[in-house]
Amino acid sequence: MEPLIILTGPTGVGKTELSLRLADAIGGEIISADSMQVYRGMDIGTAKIRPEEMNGIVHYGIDNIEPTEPWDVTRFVSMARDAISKIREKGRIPIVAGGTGFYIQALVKDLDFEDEDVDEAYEEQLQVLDNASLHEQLRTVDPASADAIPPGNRKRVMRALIYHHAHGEPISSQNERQRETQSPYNFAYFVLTLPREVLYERINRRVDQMIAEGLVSEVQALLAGGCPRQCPAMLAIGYRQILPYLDGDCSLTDAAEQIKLETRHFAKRQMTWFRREADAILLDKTAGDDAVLEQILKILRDKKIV
RNA sequence: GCCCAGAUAGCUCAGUUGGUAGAGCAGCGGACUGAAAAUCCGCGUGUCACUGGUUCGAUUCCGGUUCUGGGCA
Repeated sequence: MEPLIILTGPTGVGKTELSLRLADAIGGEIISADSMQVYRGMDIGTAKIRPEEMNGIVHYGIDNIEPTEPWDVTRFVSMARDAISKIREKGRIPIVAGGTGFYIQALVKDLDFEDEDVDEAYEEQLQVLDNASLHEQLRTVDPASADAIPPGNRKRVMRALIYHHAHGEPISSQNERQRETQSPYNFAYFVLTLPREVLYERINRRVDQMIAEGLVSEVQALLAGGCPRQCPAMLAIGYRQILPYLDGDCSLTDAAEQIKLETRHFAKRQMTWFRREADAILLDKTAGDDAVLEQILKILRDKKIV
């Protein structure tokens, strides 16, 4: 089985730094599992690694597309699979580093995403309906999903409907099937953690630093570059909170506070996700990077990944 | 010093025609299979400022006290 290392954790724990040290220690290359760092021009707000900080370690999944272009799990998975085979051809070890749990899951569990034809007419038809009608409709074609997804979660209700429309079977059956699939990788799934207060303190500091480094002009540049306000990239934390400031609706301090707040919420959501992952190995970074790296290397040796 | 308005959850406030109270935000927990830094779900006991009085019963009505706004001196 192909070796694969996952290094993740909530935003602000210090994944980037440790991933560089790990790559250096084992001869690895890094695949970014970050839904926002793929976008060019989004550097400060995504805390993206700078080329000069990479220490010659090859990175994949960073700056792949423009903020106006679409990106999603399926694209991530094919990019990552591609990168993995390139890395293996070189005899090196792939390290997936980043905080997007959904992407990591799709890659590690080898979720299968068949091509799907988009039926725009059908989607437009759904847009018009209210949440209750959408949910009712879901119940008729896919009761299991209707039970699992609250009517208020319009986005997921719609996706379930669209899936059924495109594939002729409930998405819940497909999920059921995929839940059984075995990972094709000999992998180790590391989740870095820090006590909440420490993490929040780091987040607060990092946001202030982003502002100082010019987050506002980065947002302005994206807007000037033709990135619409509703595009996924502009929905990113740190970006959309700057918009009201640019409109004169709040002070820069207020915007910064809002970014800190939403980053904290995000970190919490990430931890909820990672805690649920059965194979996750939680590593408290309080012990220090040296100690954590030691632990990681030992586990990798035990699992015969290195 | 006088007049007026407030004082209720960590914050902003609603409310109880007298039967000990509830929203939003925060906080905490959770879900997640093609936008995922997205999207959504669940969790509400707090000396109702203090103190007397009326009352079977007061956070609610009345008096006083303290504090905070605003106005007048």
